[in-house]
Amino acid sequence: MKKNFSYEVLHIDKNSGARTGVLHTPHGDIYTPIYMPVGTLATVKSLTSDDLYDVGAQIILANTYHLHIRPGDELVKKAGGVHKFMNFNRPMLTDSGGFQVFSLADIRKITDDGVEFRNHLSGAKMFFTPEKAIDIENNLGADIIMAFDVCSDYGISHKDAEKAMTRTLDWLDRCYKHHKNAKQMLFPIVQGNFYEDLRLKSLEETKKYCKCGIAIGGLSVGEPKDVMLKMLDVMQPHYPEKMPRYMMGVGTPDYIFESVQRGIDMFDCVFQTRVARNGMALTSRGKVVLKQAQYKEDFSPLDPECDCYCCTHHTKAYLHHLVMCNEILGARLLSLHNIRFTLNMMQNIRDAINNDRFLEFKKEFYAKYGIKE
RNA sequence: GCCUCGUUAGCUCAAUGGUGGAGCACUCGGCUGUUAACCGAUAGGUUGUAGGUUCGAGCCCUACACGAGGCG
Repeated sequence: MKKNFSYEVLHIDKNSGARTGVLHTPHGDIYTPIYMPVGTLATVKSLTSDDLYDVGAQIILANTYHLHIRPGDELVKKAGGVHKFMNFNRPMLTDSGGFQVFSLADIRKITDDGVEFRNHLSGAKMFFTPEKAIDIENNLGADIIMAFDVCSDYGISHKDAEKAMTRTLDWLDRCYKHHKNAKQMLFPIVQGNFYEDLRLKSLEETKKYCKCGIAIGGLSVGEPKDVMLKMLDVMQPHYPEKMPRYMMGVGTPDYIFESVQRGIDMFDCVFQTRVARNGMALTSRGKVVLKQAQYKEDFSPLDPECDCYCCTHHTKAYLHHLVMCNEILGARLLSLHNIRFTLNMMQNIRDAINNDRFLEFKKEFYAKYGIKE
């Protein structure tokens, strides 16, 4: 394992829990803290691999459940794995499908053995188990694969939360017993809903399985921000030191800053690409909703401080026009920008941490972006 | 010249003689391990004009205007 994967902590900020590091994988190194663009169906929607290299994506995600349904993980294996299939030659991570079970909540049935749910395309009944998820992830061949977990809603009882957590641990054990491929690192996922004791218990038990990284799941599912931050505060002193901590499904700039401050190293989020397709951009001066009529005759760049293709070649008026006409280029340019903006932000965060000025940088960023602390 | 059909929100169209609606567009909001180029909200009307019948007319009657088609 260690031949293929290892993590080095490079620097710990003197005034916070923020830290920089580097994760070595078979497809290259990943400098943390990092944001990972999401490419569910083996495509970061509207972008080519070269686009992703150009904006500096170090690693991207793909999804077990979605690729299993279409085109099928066996086919991806025949293609030579997900890297070759989509021609992306940097590190990749596959999510296990646990979140899909959660987000397709109205049509699922969870038992100790696994989950029965309906294929959202054909309606056919499917049965997923930890072993099946690992089989699929092995076929897909990403560098980092995720354990099959049970994500639970905000607001459920302690008893139900404990059941989901215990089941996640049981499934984690099964995932590890089933996973044999040393070229793929399996990340376990901490659950425990929003109960401090369950989060801590889940973390302690999950740590026993950590070989090169640990993920925090089940957060940012509709709970208030302070509730989520409280969970991070509770867990912060107990993470394994020399492994990257991956916070799943987060986020927006403010959530990233708050999480980095609390010792998180990796993030993934569909937000950047989804809002891009819906006509919104993240910029150094805050969000820009390009549908708004105020941009009709605004011939200035989207973000004068951004070095991406979109900001160096086009105006807000043109982007407004593309968005209003529902032209696909608008979605593409804004996706390109939002990812570049976030990756630049992560680079600046790493630089700040290395200079022990994470908190100052956070303050500067918040003031300019318009985030209230 | 005659006949037929039509005229309702910016556009395309609904609406037994009984509180005039929808889709799209416009304006604005939302989006956090993608069922999402998606979802939601506000606004928008002297029902072509002028009369008549009726307790009550977008709807029935008359005239006119405008449009489409047909016949001469």
